Amino acid sequence: MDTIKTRFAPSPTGWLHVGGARTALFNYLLAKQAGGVFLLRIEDTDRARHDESAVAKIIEDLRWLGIEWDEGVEIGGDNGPYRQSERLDIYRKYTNQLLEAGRAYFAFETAEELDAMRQAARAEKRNFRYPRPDPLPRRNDADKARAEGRPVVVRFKIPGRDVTIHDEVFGDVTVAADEQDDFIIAKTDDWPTYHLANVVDDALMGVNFVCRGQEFLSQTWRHVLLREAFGFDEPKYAHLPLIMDMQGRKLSKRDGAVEVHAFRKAGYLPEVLVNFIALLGWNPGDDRERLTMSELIESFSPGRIGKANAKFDRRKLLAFNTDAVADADENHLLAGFKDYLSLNETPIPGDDDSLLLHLLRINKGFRTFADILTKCGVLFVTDDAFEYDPKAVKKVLAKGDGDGYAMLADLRTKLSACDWTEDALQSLIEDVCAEKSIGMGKVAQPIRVAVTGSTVSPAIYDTLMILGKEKTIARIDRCLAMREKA
RNA sequence: GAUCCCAUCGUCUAGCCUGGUCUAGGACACCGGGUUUUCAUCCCGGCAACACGGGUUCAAAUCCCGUUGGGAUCACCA
Repeated sequence: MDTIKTRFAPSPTGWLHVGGARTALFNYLLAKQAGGVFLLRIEDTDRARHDESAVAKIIEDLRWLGIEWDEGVEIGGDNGPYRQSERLDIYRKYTNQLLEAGRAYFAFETAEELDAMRQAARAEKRNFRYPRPDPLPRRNDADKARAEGRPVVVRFKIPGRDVTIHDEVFGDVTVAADEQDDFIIAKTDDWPTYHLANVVDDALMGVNFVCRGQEFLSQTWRHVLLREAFGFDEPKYAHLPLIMDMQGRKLSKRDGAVEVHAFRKAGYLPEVLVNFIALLGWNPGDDRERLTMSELIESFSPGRIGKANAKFDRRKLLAFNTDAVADADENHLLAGFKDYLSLNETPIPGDDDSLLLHLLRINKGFRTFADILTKCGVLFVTDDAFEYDPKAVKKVLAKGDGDGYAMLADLRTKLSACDWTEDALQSLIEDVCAEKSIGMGKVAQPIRVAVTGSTVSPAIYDTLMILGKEKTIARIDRCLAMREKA
């Protein structure tokens, strides 16, 4: 067989969805592991839902994930153009070919008429099939209809035979002839429908392995029939089980991020997302779970794609990210952290590499970059720009007879006399602990709450070193003053 | 509603094709314990599934049938 050629053909209507990302990934893997070609085509034939900015968004997120195409939009190739909106004349030519061969015909119903027919069928508990007219309307009928202001579409005349799809994942699936009907291939506006454009492009671009979501499986008969009518070769098909939410419903935005970009913005590493979505509906067949892109390429096999829908478990994704971050080298983390900061509003200066590296080090054990921001962001705002969490204040400072405040006042005196090196701070605090025979927590927590407003921050020495003496004292004073007011 | 597809721990899944090695394995989550100046991390231990009912067979998670449950499709959206 020829070298394998796969494609990802998104419709630009918004951000890249994790489901789309998985389809892209599997196509990429399929091509790469066999030394084949992976191409990217934009299917922008839906003018109503079209969003031009989505093209760039999809491309950007694909690249962020590390999925590179060998041919297609932006990089070109021998089979362009790679946007369907630029291939309209091609589709027209193929539609006409069908029309001339009597394999397609014109139809003139309005949406309302079609709707009424469907309603009627429903009322009679009958399945609706478009009633093919006899004789078939010809071009002059179409001209006449157009002159009368009626919509004109082109429908494919199905041959009326059962169609069996040979799917690499689901096996042979047969769609009976009486389940099919004469579907539309050219819309009122003369643009092609998905089925026509997709089939023509795949054939013309040499795509010989079609891997896409399972929602297309029960429609693939249209593609088989269209290909047959054109004399195109059959590609291999592999339909992927769907990705659902934890309730088993279609993955939707309401229960969290579903877009690749959202995970990027939330502080996840791209290779983690790739690893995780690769395991949705596929596995290497052994106990390995952590796989790099090259390991995925090496071990990928369509035969190991499962048939059951998968649920998208965000907690497992988080665990993957936590582990990956712990193993990643600093420069890689630095790049990821900067990307994260550039996408989010943050007081942390994103251009100070040594500071960023320092933050990465003192936050060891973080789960996503967002953890660093929530923990350290407050250290970079002005001293009066953060709120004191009432619960933290109560628990750490006000509890008892204001023991925490007393401790803080004492510490303020000592701290202001400290020469502010990590060693000095450490012995200062340890001395206080020893002197009063109390635990570290009793000393560190009041300071932490005073300088950050919360009970959560990096280790106390790290926190104080980043803040510096002046800001520390200023914040403690603000905290003490707040007590007086209360 | 019609058609098609699917079904192992709460979740991702291994095992199923080529029945016995499965008192069903791994990971996440959860629970319990430990480490830790907070959070997070980390360490140890534990809980937990073959949807149900019939067959076939010496033997079934594995093969067959049915039931139930879930999903997809039935657009001038892709």
